[in-house]
Amino acid sequence: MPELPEVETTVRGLRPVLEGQRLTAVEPRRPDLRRPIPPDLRRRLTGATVTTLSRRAKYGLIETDRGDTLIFHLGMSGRWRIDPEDIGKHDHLLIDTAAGRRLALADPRRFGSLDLMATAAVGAFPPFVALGPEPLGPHFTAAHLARAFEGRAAPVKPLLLDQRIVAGLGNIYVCEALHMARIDPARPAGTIPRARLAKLVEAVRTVLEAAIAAGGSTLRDYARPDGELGYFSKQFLVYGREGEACACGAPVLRRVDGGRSTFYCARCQPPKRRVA
DNA sequence: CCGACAACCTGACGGC
DNA sequence: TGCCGTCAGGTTGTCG
Repeated sequence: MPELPEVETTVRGLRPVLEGQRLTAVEPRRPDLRRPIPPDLRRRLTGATVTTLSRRAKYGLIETDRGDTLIFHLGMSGRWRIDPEDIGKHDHLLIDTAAGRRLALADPRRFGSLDLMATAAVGAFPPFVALGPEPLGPHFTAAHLARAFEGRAAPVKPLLLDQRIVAGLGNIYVCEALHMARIDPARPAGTIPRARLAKLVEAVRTVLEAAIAAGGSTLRDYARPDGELGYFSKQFLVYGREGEACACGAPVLRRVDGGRSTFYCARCQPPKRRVA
């Protein structure tokens, strides 16, 4: 599930369980996910009190009163379970709070990560150093995209997945936003006029906000033992809908580039021809 | 600098 | 029922 809206939803779901809580037990259950879990994680977090939860790009940040910040990434299959009834083989980190709540970080594919940074040094966390602006923040603008795309012949779609250009977009929401902005995913990024980039910025914001809102509405389900996430997949206009009808009636197409599926509508997102 | 591609790892699903 | 191939929301490194 995890693109920006899912991480945002996760952080919001964790907040009431963790914020202001002293951590009575913090137990990694294996030494590594995508990379090693810091060996001193248990020692530095046990007994600390959580002060703040936040999100940067697709990372969640859990800050404590001891000056440390736990940074988690959910990879492809990660998710936090609240008060799980049992512990499975994919629960790689357990956290108990003074209020008697328990969190389990499950991640079957283990593409996620856990890191611990001094809060004052979070800006130097390597994955954060080159990160682009937050798509929901004030610095994600048509001017920013114009600068980032200038002279680039590469298709716009993979550039939107580049976290250095904009931080937090993944395959689903890039497909959705390009459809909403009526831009051909294969269009050379540098050829998109400024006005169209403004539409794209707006589309990205609209799609992400709608997804967060839908995620928020399923937050109640979050703590449910079965934990099944219906989420907002029903709202997708093109993603995962190959062969179905687009809202315009034309079929949704799928193409693979760079190993990632691209879903789009050739009628709503027509290729630009050089000559009219 | 750029783009294509593999690798990391497990589970779900469709076809036979 | 079961085996096999294919695919999956991300990131990172290599190769040409």
